[in-house]
Amino acid sequence: MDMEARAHSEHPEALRLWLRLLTCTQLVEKQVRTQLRDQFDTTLPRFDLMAQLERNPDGLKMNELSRRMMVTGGNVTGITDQLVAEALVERVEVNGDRRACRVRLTARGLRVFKAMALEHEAWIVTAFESLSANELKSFYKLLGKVKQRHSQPAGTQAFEKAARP
Amino acid sequence: MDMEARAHSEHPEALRLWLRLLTCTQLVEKQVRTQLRDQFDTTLPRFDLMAQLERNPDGLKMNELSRRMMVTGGNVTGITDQLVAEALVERVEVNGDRRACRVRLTARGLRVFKAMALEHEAWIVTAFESLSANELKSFYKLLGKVKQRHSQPAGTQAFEKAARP
DNA sequence: CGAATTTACTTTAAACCTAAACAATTGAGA
DNA sequence: TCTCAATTGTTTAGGTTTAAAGTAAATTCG
Repeated sequence: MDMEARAHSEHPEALRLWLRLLTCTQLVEKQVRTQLRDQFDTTLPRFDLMAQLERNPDGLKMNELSRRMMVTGGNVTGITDQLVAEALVERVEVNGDRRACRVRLTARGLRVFKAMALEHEAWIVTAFESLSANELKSFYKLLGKVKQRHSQPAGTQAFEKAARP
Repeated sequence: MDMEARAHSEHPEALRLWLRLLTCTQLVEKQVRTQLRDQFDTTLPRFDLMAQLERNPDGLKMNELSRRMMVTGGNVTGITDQLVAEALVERVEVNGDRRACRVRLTARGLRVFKAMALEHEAWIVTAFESLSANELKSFYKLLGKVKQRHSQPAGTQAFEKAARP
């Protein structure tokens, strides 16, 4: 029996776990997207980008945003363009490298984000309210093991999504 | 101190958990997408749809697919069209309701899917190989609590994504 | 110096996804 | 029966995301 067949017959648990993980993530994510849209007329990617910037007040370069958000550079360009148009973030020249630019929150952007983040945290707390403090903790640890396993190729480290500082 | 402020200051764990959960899911999902593309020249939505059909050999109606895959009906139409064009699935008339149609795997579709599913399971097993059998089990249970909390509005039950039968 | 490579970002084409409008059929009740 | 609402699936318009190509600036190295 070769390795694949073995994996298949002996480890159905991992697959079931993955499918349930995917389901749960999508349930919570869908709700967050809906709330962001209904209450703040924005999207999850925009919120994500602003969250990254809030914990980096000096701003981040596009490629740093791309890596931290785990999306392509072109995507970051588009999202940033939108936020710039809304005056929530601004592009700042990087002195010494005319190719690059730092993106950072405007004063308005910071204000708007803080309001959203407060609500956002409440939604998340609600989503996980069925777990005790201990369960939250061991859940977090288990995810840590999974995350750690994903040693990225050369230099690209897996970043946590930005939380409130 | 109002409820939101309380939530914010007293439950940062839930937020950290959510961000790590999102990170892990995206890491695994990205890898699966890449492998599906590189090894089988297909996409995750197409794979998902075929997985649903494999565990329902008599086929599923479009709205059932939509509910199980947690995507809109229009989306299912598009994905199905592609799979039909590739002769991997077929639309079958439902006798007694001329509006509806069942979608089911063709013989070729079943063959192709089985090959992909074998590989897919191996990828997933690898992704979670850092967890022991016990850890897998408690992880699964914890997710169950989160999922259960999401009582869907009236009748629309949260389905697990389809696994191998 | 100067050519070649690398890096940073943007643009483009294609796939995906959604919400909303649409068309066709079914079914319930007057 | 006839009307009207609900159901089923598709279409459409718009936004998101990706991979790949393109542009411009910086860096490496002969």
